[in-house]
Amino acid sequence: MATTPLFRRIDVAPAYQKVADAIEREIINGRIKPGEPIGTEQQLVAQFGVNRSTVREGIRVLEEGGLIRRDSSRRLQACLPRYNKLATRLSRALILHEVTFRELFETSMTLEVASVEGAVERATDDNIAELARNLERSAAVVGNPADLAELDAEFHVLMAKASQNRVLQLAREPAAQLFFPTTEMIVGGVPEGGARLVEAHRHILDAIKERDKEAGVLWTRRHLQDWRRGFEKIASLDRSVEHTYMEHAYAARQ
Amino acid sequence: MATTPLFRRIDVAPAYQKVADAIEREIINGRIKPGEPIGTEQQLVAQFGVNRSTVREGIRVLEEGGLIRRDSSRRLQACLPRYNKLATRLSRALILHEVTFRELFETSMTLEVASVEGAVERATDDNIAELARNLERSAAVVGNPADLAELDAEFHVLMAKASQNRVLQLAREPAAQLFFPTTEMIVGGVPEGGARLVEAHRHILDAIKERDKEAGVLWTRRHLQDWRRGFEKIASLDRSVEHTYMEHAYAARQ
DNA sequence: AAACCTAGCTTTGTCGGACAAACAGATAAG
DNA sequence: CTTATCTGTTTGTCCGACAAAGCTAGGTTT
Repeated sequence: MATTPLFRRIDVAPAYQKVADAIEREIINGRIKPGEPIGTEQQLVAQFGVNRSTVREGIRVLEEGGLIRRDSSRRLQACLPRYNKLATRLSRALILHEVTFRELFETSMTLEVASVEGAVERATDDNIAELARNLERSAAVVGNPADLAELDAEFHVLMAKASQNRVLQLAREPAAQLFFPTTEMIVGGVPEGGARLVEAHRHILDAIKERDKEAGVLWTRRHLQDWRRGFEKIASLDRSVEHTYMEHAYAARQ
Repeated sequence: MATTPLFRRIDVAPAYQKVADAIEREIINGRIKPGEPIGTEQQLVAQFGVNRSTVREGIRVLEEGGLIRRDSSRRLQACLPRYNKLATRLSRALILHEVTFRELFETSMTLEVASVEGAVERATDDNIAELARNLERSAAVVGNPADLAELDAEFHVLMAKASQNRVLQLAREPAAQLFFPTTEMIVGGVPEGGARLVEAHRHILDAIKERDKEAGVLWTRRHLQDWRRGFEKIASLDRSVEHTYMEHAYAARQ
């Protein structure tokens, strides 16, 4: 272990990977800033001294990784990886691992409570205004499960944003993407479900305004418990997310 | 909105993207199971009726997304996306977004507490044995900050695993990847830091064994508070993760 | 002079074909 | 039965080509 090696580890990565790595390094260490152009494929060909097909494979890797994107005219530029895209991939991974709604629920409870605590502490006037607008719109569509579910998801995104904690925002996203689509099924299946949802949101928003952490946590827990009770009426918490979605997708299609 | 459209939205995605999507669909809905071969590039060329370069671009997308991989002989096969790879991407995104250690600390506190609660409730004998082995090894290297930091990270991974909640395991990973590398700096910089760390782990493990949630949470909080106190001696919580790492990387290199 | 249009250049997406290196499987040698 | 060799496959890379879409500059219209 302590002997100094005679030879350096030789690099056997394929060329397209090296192209991707080279560009990634420039972005990560800030020499290329988000929004700045990377150059045309032809220029990259010239710089790296490899074929255009090879460069293109490298580009696809970075594009999928979210580090570069093509602007309106398809020119390459560096970009800040959007959480959302990454979160989508994670959600997909969760589905493939056949996680259960119990796992999803438990984790979401933890993360939503943390969100509301952060929001109570640090929400700005803008955050509160956004939440209020969302609440208004929710109240207006209380009888429409599809719209209400969408606004519910947005409410929780706004709450995480109000916590001013980007790590938390990111951490909750994958679970939320799987969790909140079920709201539609539940609100649609439980009478008074919509009204209870809006009422919970209203109490949560009030708590954030009043900087009342206790109340915020209390109503967030109630809100999620409501979800859980509703969910258990239509499915089992211990079935995998994949199967449950599959069944409901079929049911909706018939 | 209610009028039925005359034409279906025409599909203008590039061919390599459609190739990727087509393969992805087969994997997601289970027609190709993890571990099963996708076929050779030549076969895909024949099936999709596009050029090999196009197929290869599509393959790169899926490979980067973690949905397919190449086995030892470079043949394509479907695979379960490894959390770890995705988590690494997320960590990178966090760095680029210049999150602060305060955000990281807050979220980690939430998630580690949730982990220990889950572990206290549901840890199996195997989980406990793994944690015990880790603790033993930690005690043996208490004076070596680098090794101890690595074992500390592993301890927390094992704790999350013991919670039996894969969503939680996934959610904590990106933050943990950024959070725990700092342990080395801290343990190295604070006398008795290593001993306190091992002691905290021991109490946490005891709590898990005794199914004592209060104690588990208490010692987990203390453990992380220790980290925080140590961190504040060497850096500011409100600086970005990127900058702090940069500085310490430079400092270590000199 | 300002707005508009058109032709030409650039860039991307795709294609066909090619070849060396690595590899798997079959076959021959010990 | 093991080891070495041979042979077709497969991947990684390269070359050259072309159509479509976007950009640019110059000329045209109002």
